[in-house]
Amino acid sequence: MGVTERRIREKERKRSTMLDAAESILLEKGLDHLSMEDVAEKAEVSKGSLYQYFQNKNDLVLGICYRATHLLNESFKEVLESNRSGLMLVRELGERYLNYVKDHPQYYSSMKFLDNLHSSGVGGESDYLELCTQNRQEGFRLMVEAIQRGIDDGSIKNDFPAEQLALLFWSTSHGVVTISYMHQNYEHFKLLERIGMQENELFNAYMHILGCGIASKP
Amino acid sequence: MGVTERRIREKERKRSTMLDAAESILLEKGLDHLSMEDVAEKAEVSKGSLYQYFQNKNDLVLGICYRATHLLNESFKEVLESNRSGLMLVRELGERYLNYVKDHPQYYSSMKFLDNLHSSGVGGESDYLELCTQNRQEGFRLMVEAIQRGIDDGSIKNDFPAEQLALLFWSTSHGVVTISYMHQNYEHFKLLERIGMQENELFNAYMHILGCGIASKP
DNA sequence: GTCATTTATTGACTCGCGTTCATTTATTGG
DNA sequence: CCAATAAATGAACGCGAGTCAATAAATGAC
Repeated sequence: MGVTERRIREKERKRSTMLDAAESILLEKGLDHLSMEDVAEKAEVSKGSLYQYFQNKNDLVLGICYRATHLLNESFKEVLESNRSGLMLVRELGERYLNYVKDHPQYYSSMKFLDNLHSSGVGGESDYLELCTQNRQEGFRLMVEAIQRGIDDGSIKNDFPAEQLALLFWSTSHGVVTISYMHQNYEHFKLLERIGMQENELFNAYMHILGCGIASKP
Repeated sequence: MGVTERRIREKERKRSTMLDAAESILLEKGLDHLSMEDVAEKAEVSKGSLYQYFQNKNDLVLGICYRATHLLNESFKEVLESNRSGLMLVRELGERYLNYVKDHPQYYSSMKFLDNLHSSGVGGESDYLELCTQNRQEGFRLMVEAIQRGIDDGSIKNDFPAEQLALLFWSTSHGVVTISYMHQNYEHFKLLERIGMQENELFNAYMHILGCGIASKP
C-alpha cells in the first residue's frame, strides 16, 4: 500500500523542515542560544512534536551535523574527480575546507559539537551520532585517497603511509580552520591583525610549510 | 590596619578552595556535568557563597582556565631557559603541550571552554576572561620568541616572520593535540588504531613534517 | 457515510540547574 | 556590650529540556 510510504515521505519532509528551522536559528544565535522552543516556533509546530522527530536536543543538532558532514564530503568528492596531481588535490581539499567554514559557519559549529561529544565520551542517545561518525570517516578516507594518489603519481613523498599523512593533514588543517573561524566570528580576536597577516596568507603559509614537508620536490 | 589585608588573604584562600573543588569535579565528571551545587558541596560552602567569589559559572570555569593557562606558560618559560637551538625549543614546546594535555585534561577542557567563548563572541560577564586572554597571548609570545631565536641562530629558515610561523605552529599543534585528547578520552575513537599509529608516532610525524617546512637544513 | 483504531499533535507540567535575595550569622571597631 | 559592616545561607525564581495525558486527524473496514 502506498499510504505508509507517503507517510514516511511526509515525515521526512517535516523532519527536514524542523532541521531547516534549527539551522537558521543556529546560524543567527549560535549553538549556546539554540532552544527547542525557538526551533518549534520557527518550524511552526509544538515543542512536543519536535520530540516525535528527534530523540532530544543532541539528536537535533546531530541532525544538522549529518547534513554538514554530508555536504563537506560531497565537496571533497568533487575535488577527487579532477585529474590533477595528488599534491594539488590535497591543497584543494584544504581550500575547500576553509571556504566551507566561511560559507556555512552553522555547519561548522555543529561539527564542533560532534567533536565535543566525541572528546567527552558520552554521546547520549542519538541515531544521528553513528551516521555523523561514519560521514567523518568517509571524509577522512577521501583525504587518504588524495594523498595516496599523490604518492602514486610521485607528487607526494612516501616517508609515511597515506593514512598517517592524512591524519596529520586532517588535524593540522583543523587547527588552521579553527583560527580562521575565530577570526571571522569574534571581533575581539585580533591575532591575525596584530601580527599583520591576512586570512588567506595564513592558509598559503600553511600550505607552503606543509608542502615542504610532504612534497617530493621543493 | 592588617585586618583588611588578612581578610583579602582569607578570601583568596577560600576562592582557591572553591577552584580546587571545581577542578576535581571537572576532572572526574567533565565540563558538561559540572554543576554549581556539586562544587558548593565539595567545597563545603553554600551555593550562595560561590556567587560571592565568582560572578557566574562561566567565571568559575575561567578561574580554572586562568590556572590552566598560567601553568602552561610556566612550563613554556622553563623551555625557553635552555640554550638549545630555536628549532629544538619549538619541538620541546610542542612536546610539553602534548604532555600537558595528557597530565591535566581538566585544564585542557577549561581552555577549550575559553576558545568556545572566543569563537561564539559572547563571553558573558567574567573578570577572568581578560586575564585568560592575556595568558594565551603570553603563551603565543613565548612561541614567537622560540621561533625568533631559531631564525637568529639559523636553525629555522626565514621565509616567514616569526609571528606568522608561530601562529602556524600554534594552530597546527592545537589540531594535533586535539586528536591526541580525543584518543585518550573517547574509547570509541579508534582512528589511531585503525591506521596503525601510536600516539607518539603522530607527534613525531608532525614534528618531522613541520621540521621539513621550517628547518633551514633537512 | 460511519466508526473503531491507529497515528500525530499539543501545551501544560515536571524537573534540574543557574542565579538572586531577604534573612541570619559572624566579625569588627568603638 | 553594642551598633555597623561583612559574609554565609538556603528558599525562591526563571529558564529551558524533556514528558505525558488529553485531543485531533487520518485510515481502513463495513
